[in-house]
Amino acid sequence: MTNETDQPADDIAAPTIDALIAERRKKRAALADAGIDPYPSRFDRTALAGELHQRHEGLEADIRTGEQVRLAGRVTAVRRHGKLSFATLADTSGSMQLLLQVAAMSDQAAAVLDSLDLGDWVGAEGEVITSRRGELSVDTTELWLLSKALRPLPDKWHGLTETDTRYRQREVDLLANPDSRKVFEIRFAAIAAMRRHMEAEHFVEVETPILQPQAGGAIARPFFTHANALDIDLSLRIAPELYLKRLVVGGFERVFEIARNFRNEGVSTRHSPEFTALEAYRAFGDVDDGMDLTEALVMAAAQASTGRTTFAAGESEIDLAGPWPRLQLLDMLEEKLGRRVHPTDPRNDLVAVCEAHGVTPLPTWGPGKLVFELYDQVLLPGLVDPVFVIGFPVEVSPLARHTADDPTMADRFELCIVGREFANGYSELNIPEEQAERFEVSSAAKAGGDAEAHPADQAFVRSLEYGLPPTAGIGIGIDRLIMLLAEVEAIRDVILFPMLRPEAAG
RNA sequence: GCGCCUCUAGCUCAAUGGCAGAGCAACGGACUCUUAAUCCGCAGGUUCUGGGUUCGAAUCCCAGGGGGCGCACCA
Repeated sequence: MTNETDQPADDIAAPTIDALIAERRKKRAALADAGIDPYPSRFDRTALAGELHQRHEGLEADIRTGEQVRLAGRVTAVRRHGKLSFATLADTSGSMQLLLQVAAMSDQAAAVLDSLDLGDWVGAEGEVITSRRGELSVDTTELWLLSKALRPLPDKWHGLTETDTRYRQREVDLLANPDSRKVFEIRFAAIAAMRRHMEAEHFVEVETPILQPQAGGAIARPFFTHANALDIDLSLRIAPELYLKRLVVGGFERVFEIARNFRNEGVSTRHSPEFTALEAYRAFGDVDDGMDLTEALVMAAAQASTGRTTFAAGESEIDLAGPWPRLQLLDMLEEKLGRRVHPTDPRNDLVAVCEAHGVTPLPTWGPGKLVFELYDQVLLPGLVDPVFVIGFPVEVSPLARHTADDPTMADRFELCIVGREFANGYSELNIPEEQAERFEVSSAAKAGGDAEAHPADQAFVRSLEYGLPPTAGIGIGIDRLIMLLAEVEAIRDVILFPMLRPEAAG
């Protein structure tokens, strides 16, 4: 990889990028010729930039601490002043200025400095000092090249703005745009906090199949693939729900999965074909326990990742501080619509209400679906502050337990913030015959051409026949939660490598 | 899928029918306290691709490609 058979520069066909890369190869070769390994196998670091800043906060200008450190990171800026230079070294914790006086450095370090380019990984050794201007620095005596950046970095001031490139070459986005890095730090911290919370609540983290004979647990168009060994077609999971409940049947009373789900549907600012959901199931709980858990998880995520409870979302300022109101859907609809609706109302009446509020009903929609669409299209967009909406029609909740005194409504909640659904949960339906019957109805509808119907899953019904205890289940849309916490508008900004068309060849 | 917008140097952007330019990065030089360092010099182009209109196209038209936004479906 490092053999340096450098052609003369004028040999290189026009495009500038090739010339820039050739220039950097040449520098790498010069170091190698001087006996310096441009790709050392390891480096012993003794300090992090962020930790040094913390430890030496408030130090006066022009101080020598006597502390010797070895730092490693990427060079993000160099300011050369003849025999004195300054460089900025960025590591995982932050950045640190290197003060580089040729007179104080070894010959090898001077050679490395001489060939240094923005983007190079280096290791530096020296004394922690403050510069005359008071900036904490490392008065460098030794400097090692750890890996050469052959390609030039984006503009140091403007960074990388082209969205296409930011998504396709996320690594460049991350190293050039601190804001982008920050978004993902929030993501990682939030997910880690939710894991910790689940562990503290004695949930076990499990993994269920992504490749499934039949995608269930939600209503969505799946991706398909094929297993050669078994010669069968498989779907990619659209939700882990059915498998997780089977684990509760099996005696794992508290399970959760941070599940990548795949839905072969539209791509938009708020929809990605692959997205992450946290699903959790807790035996002996009901929908109220599900809301408690959801609220605790979201708060834990917000606290750990940002330390705040208020977030800007579009034009609104959202305060996540709980407890969040828990309101009945049918009551909220009554207030919004000026009349009470219910899945037992005559279908024509519900159709009329829909049309009066700009909702265009489809012929396949039953009364429950009509009520749900009133929620989704009329009520939900206006729900800005966090609110648990409780009680959804059974017709659109095929896996939820029906309400004790109303067989057409289910003990189900949705968490709504800034007009979007963030979480969903319910008391799980655990009566096998009722589940089988619901599947029968929906799979008949599916066979009749209704794409929005849950397929029957006999293995799941059979598992219910072994006994699913009363169980609370929740699902939280992680990507959307991160969008809220990181205050970004596009789901692609919170997914490291979002799905894109392949780059055109050549 | 439909509509609108967008694509120019490695990066960020100008040039709106008349010589394709600037800043940063690079390259050569000066510089021992800078921090978007400064100064002098030099170089860098398939203007996304293909076709068309025109004396002349980055610019106007057509087709294609990538991306973004909006709508629809969905979470």
